[in-house]
Amino acid sequence: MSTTPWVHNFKGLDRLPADIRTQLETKSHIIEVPAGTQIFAPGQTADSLWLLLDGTVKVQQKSETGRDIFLYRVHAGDSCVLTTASMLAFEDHAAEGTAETDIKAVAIPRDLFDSLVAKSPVFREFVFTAYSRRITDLFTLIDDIVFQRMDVRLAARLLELADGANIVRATHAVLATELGTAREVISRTLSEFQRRGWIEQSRGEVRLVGRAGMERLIKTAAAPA
Amino acid sequence: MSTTPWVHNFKGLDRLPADIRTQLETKSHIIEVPAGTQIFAPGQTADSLWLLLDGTVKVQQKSETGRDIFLYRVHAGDSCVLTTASMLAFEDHAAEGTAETDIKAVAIPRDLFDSLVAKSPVFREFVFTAYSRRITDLFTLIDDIVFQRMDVRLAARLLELADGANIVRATHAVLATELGTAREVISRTLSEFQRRGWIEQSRGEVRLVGRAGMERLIKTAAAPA
DNA sequence: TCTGTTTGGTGACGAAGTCACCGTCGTGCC
DNA sequence: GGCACGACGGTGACTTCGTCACCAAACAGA
Repeated sequence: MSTTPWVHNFKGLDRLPADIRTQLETKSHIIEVPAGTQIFAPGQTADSLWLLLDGTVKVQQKSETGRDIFLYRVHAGDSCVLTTASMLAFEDHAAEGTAETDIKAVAIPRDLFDSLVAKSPVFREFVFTAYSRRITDLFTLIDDIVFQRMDVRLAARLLELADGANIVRATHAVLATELGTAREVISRTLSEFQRRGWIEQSRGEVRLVGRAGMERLIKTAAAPA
Repeated sequence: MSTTPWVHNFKGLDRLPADIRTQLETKSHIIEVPAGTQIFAPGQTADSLWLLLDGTVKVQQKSETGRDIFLYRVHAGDSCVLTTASMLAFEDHAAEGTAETDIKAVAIPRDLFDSLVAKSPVFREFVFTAYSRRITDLFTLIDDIVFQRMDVRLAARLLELADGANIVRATHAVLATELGTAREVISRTLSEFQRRGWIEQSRGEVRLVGRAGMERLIKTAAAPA
């Protein structure tokens, strides 16, 4: 790890001038947290910006109605820009972030973050790009929720979540909050997928055995012309 | 207008130190555009950040399916941060912004924006606050879309859109894209509101004559406990 | 005045969310 | 081992919402 500097894991940051980069590397520190850890939560103020080296973080909105809804997933190579908001204590967001897997990340302390934004145009660009990508991601999420059929969205999500062996380890309830729908809808849709021979199910997991069919479903929905 | 400096219209900016403030006031310029103007659109790159002095801007997502969906509204006193993304040509967003009314705004050119972000912590905070507010707004929008009933959302939107005389000037079709639903649903729901004596309708406008009832509907939906 | 467009209304249907309830599987405890 | 409880998944009935295919009235321009 120490042999290849982590800066190269982040598109944009490798263009930092040497002095800034040294500063970033010396004044930030690498942290590791186990799966399941709350990274941030409503009401908490963060003290550093995280850049994910390894693992994934799931960001969900805690609804007033008690139900959760999935917003986005932070992957290795992404930064957790939402924390900059709470970092600077501007507003309290209603979102919470949880480590889905064991996590390795770079933590940039608040004052270092601020000084880098001030000093480095490249770092500025990095931060703003991250912000606007989040926003445009949310735009397409909204688009999806409003216009896309459930079966298409579920098929797409299954393909995303599948591991190397084409297995998705998630309960129907989890898939439901991922897509902002009800568990029953997931159950019914998965039954239909199974009937079509696209998947096999067992408790807590879905095995994809007919990706082609699901991909076809998605494609036809995307290009109705 | 020139007597009261516009800086005071923006929460946060009045805390700028005198020199920065002078720079901001001299190097930016006031622009006015008529209602209906496209402020930004997919594929276009903006060259300045707008701070709204007067009027409203409606930001919509152009969906691939050809349909539009309302995202948010920029009011006087808000900044149009989304343009910073396209300003720096980071990504092309699929959103478009239209002037709903005649608009007066402060345009901060790209290089001034960049230098202010570098120099002034107060300006930085202003920008980041604006960004994170947009993001949290989108969070609550998603929450609304997923969990809130149409009639509640429509009632709330009507109350927001009503002018001083309690009149909403909008066609059913416009209200439909505002809420990301179909015109038929709006028509039916409005009929129901009319039946309950909450509104009166005529071509292109809705008169609110029973705000109390609508407010009650919203309140019961918000606090089911 | 005639005509094309915009706006709004309706019924039928399908997709999705809600509610109530049940069976099954797994885990841990006695 | 047997039991109890909780997590997980399945199902039917019903409501709400989105879609489709129309139609009628209001309006604007020629």
